[in-house]
Amino acid sequence: MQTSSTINLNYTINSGQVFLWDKIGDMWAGINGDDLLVIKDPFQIISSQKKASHFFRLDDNITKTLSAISKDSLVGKAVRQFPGLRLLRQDPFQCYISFICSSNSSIRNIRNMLTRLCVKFGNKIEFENHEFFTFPSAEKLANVTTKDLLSCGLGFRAKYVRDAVKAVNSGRIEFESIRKTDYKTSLETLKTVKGIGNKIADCILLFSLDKLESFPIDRWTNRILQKYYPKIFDSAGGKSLTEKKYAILHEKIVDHFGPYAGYSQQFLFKLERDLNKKNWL
DNA sequence: TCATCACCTGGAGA
DNA sequence: ATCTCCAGGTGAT
Repeated sequence: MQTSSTINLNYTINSGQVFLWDKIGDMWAGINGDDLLVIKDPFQIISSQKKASHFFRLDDNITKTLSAISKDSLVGKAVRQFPGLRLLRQDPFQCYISFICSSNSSIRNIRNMLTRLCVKFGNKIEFENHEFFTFPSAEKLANVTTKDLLSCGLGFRAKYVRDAVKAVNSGRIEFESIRKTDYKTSLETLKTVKGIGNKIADCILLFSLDKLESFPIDRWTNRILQKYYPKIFDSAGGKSLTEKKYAILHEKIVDHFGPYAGYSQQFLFKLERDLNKKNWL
């Protein structure tokens, strides 16, 4: 078990898993579903909905996890370089919509799209003279038009988001059942939604539905595998990641990194993006 | 099954 | 300023 004081928020927020966080003076503020989380130094959590410990995964046995993933020497190096970097457990609906919006876009753009969604359809919360907007619920988005979504800058993702909202409201996608089921079934279930392929499904599973064996393979993580582990992940990784290659790669990944491969991925992603001086939020 | 290609948009770099 | 290029992919052909 752990206490929140071991978490490094700067690393954790700036590791590509969340988009709606801001540093305001000496505090961090972020949107998680209908909840506004404000973190003041030294790690005092203010949650409008009292769900913070859940969000920060304080129930994980982090010592055991970090020790396990550090058996890989590069991951071990990243764990030492970014002490306090953690996975978060996000609101599933927000995570689902966020990563559908991430398709072929940049972190900055994703953040802009989601912010506009919140301003347009979320609830306003005022906190210490600052104005925040929560992430709209599936019910709230039930009747939005593609046009509404286009006005938020979603582009070709607008139709995907609209369908994704319908899938939730109709009960075809039920996050809490997905959370309980096994990895492969949960992956296939999410992929029935248009706009969700392997990579985005893995992001949703890892960042909000407790599937720690998820290891989203995108242009960065694929590059990492080819660059640092050419012998282990060689043949499977070619230029375009087909369905089959993705599945084979994932098998090899779990084989090599272990059952907490998702944690490994978070450290490796942070390491390589920082190395290439890529911007975060 | 696989390789190509188009796709909205806005930020970053030339 | 103006332009081109590209960004944490995915679906259709």
